[in-house]
Amino acid sequence: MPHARSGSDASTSGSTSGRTGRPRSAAADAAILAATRDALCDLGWSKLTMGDVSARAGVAKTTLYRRWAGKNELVVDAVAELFDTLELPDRGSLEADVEYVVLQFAQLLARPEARTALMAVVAESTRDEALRDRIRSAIVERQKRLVVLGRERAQARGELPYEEAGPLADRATDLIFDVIAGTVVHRALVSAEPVDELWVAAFTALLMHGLQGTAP
Amino acid sequence: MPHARSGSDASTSGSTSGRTGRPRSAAADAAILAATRDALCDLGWSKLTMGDVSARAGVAKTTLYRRWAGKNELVVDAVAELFDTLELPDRGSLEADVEYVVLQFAQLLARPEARTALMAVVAESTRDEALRDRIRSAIVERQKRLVVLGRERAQARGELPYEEAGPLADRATDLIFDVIAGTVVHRALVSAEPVDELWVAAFTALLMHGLQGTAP
Amino acid sequence: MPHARSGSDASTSGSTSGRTGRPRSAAADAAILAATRDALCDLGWSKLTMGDVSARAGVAKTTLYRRWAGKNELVVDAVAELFDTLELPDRGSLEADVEYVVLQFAQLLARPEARTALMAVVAESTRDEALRDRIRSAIVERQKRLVVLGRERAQARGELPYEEAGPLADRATDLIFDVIAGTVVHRALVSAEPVDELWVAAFTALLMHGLQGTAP
Amino acid sequence: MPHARSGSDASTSGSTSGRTGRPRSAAADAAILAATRDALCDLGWSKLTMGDVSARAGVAKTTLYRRWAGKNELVVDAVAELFDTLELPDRGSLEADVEYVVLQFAQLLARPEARTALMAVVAESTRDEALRDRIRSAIVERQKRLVVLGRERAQARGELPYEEAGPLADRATDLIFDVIAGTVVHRALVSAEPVDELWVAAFTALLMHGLQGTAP
DNA sequence: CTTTAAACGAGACGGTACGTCGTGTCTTGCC
DNA sequence: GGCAAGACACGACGTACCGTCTCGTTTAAAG
Repeated sequence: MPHARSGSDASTSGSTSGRTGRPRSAAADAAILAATRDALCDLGWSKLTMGDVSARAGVAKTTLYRRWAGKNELVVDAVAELFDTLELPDRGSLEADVEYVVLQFAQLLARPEARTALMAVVAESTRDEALRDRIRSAIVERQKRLVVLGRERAQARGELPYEEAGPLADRATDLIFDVIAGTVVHRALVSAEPVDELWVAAFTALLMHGLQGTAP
Repeated sequence: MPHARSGSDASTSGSTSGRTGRPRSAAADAAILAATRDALCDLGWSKLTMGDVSARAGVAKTTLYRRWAGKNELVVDAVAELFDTLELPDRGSLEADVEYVVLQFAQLLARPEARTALMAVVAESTRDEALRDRIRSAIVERQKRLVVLGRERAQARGELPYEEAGPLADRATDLIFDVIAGTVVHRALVSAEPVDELWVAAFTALLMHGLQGTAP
Repeated sequence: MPHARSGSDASTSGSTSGRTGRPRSAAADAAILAATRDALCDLGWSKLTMGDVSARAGVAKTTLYRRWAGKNELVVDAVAELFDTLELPDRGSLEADVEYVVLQFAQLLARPEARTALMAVVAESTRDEALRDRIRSAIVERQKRLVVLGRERAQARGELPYEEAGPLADRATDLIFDVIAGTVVHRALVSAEPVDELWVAAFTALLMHGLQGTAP
Repeated sequence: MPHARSGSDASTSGSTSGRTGRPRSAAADAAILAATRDALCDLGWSKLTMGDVSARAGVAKTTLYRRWAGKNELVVDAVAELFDTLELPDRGSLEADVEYVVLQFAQLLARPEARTALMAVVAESTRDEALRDRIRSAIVERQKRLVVLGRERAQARGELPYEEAGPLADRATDLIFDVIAGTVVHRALVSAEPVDELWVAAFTALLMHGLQGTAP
């Protein structure tokens, strides 16, 4: 079973895990992921090398390859950890919640390791189905929780109509997620303009009321 | 003057261009960009090599490097040509125009050479200011024309209020562009879900009326 | 006391050997040496690996390293066993004895495990004194017995003059051994020509009578 | 045409050699072979690495591999140059000529680069026919000239009977070459004893008169 | 019998070298 | 001067072995 990441796979393989032989170092995993983020900051995606990561982590190259199939997989796991720090406290209104999550996401994208890595792995994933799945399960699907949470609160507040859980509600969740995440990413990385409060307010207003929202 | 692109830069084409010696082959430029797109389709961004492009174009590697500084610049120019084919005929209403442009953009992103190249060069641009500028001038700013055109038509139809040209209007254009382009890219490449008519309709509705658009 | 070969070194076997704990498997030694010869046949010296030997012998790598310091030592012991099968029956005359021993030695060098291993360990021994000693004691000195035996018989037959045992006789033995072993090795491995009866006869004649032997 | 050594192959491919492209650096060849000998002295065969040679020669690893298929071929060419320095001036008698050539050959084998490399490549050649041929053509056959020259002189002096040139004479040459080269190599590298004047005299005497030479 | 301590299998580990590939530059000789 | 061809220095790749280590298990002799 090569490349079986210990962390993300809940590798609770039965009871006694793997039977014989020296067990894999748990510390190495953490060191490697941290070293990967460090290297991303210093070098960016394209100049990051497996050899450099292994050196920073104080680990042999083979140890990297025993756990990850390559740079892509490694970097996905390294940045996925960043995304898990996102939170959505109740700000009192749908509008405030949206503004908060947009800002938080923008701050994440301001980190150099996230900026450089995110688009790169997405680019790679266009030709690698396994990688695409890994990104979806490690990052995308996990962060939809923020949208779901926000909608539930808004519904509880009466700001949005109730909708039965089901494929319809899922489709709405997906759409909102694509709009928010996509727009912020585009603003931050493609347009390369700052995500400041003014812009966030304008974007939130558009989200709330649409293009015609201020029309008579 | 190294790396002065012949095509997009009006560059040395003026009257007598460069003084002496053999002039650069104009045919080579087109062949190289076409070969680049071919190679992107076959290999994807990360496996595309300058050597391979030169071989496909029937051109020496030195000829490539005489015209482009590297893979990044070459690919930006190669995909920029694709974007210039986008159009926005008058579909009769703002809603219809939005749906049309979203679909057209999605079709562009369905092409493998665009899928794989677009995110990759954006990723590279996070650490390369010159590349970022090149992307903006060659792709982003050029396509904002579609948003500007759509807004003007909608204003003429009375669907949107007039706004004086100025930084305020520009900011609105930028926002709308980020929302549309970002959302479609995210749907197509990150979520990796189809951009079909159902989804386009839902996205357009959201754009028109906002999250609360269907609320009582 | 690591790397204390059990077999050839009479080592610590005296009375109680090592005190307590599980004793080393005697079967493993034989299995390892046989596996080494097998691997030499299949792969040759340079592609033989410790891991491969351990797998063939059904033994863990640590078990190898507990007994031999490395590939060199292991292979010397493995081929030394081959050399111990050489014999010298009395063929009736010095000439016949010489022919017999030359043929026997050539047949040994026809075995792939001996061909590939012998020169290799000698090559290694040029930079490793301990290895050189191991080769001498395990192979070279042991086989001088054949020369000594042949000389004694020839002296008994009156074919060669008696010589008192001593450094002078040893020097003669060494010289004859170098001439016979060296020449056969060179013919078989360097010149890579067959050691057939014709050649053996010519070599023996040269040995018996010298270059001028047939001269008037 | 990969790995086509410039030097040894009389690569006089037609008239204009290879047509287009940058020609291979002639200086690189010499630098590489010298670096190889240096490295052999410092490290010995088994610790010599292609990377180290390339570094010493101030040359890229790819440049090595463009010219030689691997370590074996490279080292054969490097030591072959050493052998070409052997000479055989007329010492006045067959006996003196033999002593001279033996001493010269022994001095060559005293050089660390020759000691360590010679046996190693022979060992490798037992499983690589192409390498065996390379050794024969680059080293063995070239040095038989010494034997041929010595015999011709001895025949002119009347020390040896004339023999028509032909397969019979060739066989005699081969035998003498195997005896001299094999014996000296065995003395120097396997027995690891000094090749001093005393030993050379004894060996020459044996060669001249045979085992029974001193017998009544 | 236990106890005890080493041998044992498995396999992860830090290293080093491998031979290949891509980059961007250079050196040829022909246009 | 442009251009095709291809050699070049450089540096990363992913793999293979090395020899060591750390587990848990086995095994014979000592107590």
